[in-house]
Amino acid sequence: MRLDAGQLQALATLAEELSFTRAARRLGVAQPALSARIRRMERRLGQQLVERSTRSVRITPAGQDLLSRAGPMLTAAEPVLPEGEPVLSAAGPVLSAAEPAEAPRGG
Amino acid sequence: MRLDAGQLQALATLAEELSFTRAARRLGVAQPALSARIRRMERRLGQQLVERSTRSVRITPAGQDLLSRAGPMLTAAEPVLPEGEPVLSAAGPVLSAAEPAEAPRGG
DNA sequence: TAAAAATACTCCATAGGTATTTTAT
DNA sequence: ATAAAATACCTATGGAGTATTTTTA
Repeated sequence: MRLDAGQLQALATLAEELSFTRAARRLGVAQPALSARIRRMERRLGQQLVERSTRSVRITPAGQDLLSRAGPMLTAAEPVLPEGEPVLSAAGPVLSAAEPAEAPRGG
Repeated sequence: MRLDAGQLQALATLAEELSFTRAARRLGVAQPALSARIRRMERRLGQQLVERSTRSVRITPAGQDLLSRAGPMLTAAEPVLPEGEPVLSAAGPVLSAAEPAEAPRGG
């Protein structure tokens, strides 16, 4: 797909926490999953979004720029989801519409 | 992922065209690809979003409801993408940030 | 019968998990 | 040594393609 709100949300959360471990926990995914997401996003954009060492995480200017453009979208995304659901999370129903039935999920 | 702007865009385009063939053409994907997208979205939501026969396509109330909530998000998504790029399209760079390098894509 | 959606494959990327390794303090 | 990110490996799903079949006006 072209535009993935979940990826932007991942970057936004990482920017808030400045820690892959904490951001992953907050997003409800494992740390390597978040690492991989960010790496894929960087590869697809051909740009580094985050500078990391094992002891520090910093959002690059390109990352900041992307986040500033993405912010309004993430805000607007919220009413599309069930009450209180985060844009990105590992399990649970996807999107929202009246009564979602079973929600199969990736493993 | 949880929320896919591309899927919402697919539904929105289908709602405008009321034809999988035309909507797919407009989105730059093959007709079966669009069909599959919509089907997956319906399966994940556990709700029918579109009533189709080979001769007519109609968006269900659940589909309309979803679209009405998704509209603002799709509008807000536009500044995240390169100038004039649709939210969903088969090829080309993903997201946007300064100078995307090579853009590998699904096949 | 003709046009449109669905189906049936195939291929590759995304995405998540656990276990482990590397790295920097 | 320890804490944090990266890597390696696995599996499942998403998403696109072409070719074909089903459906119905």
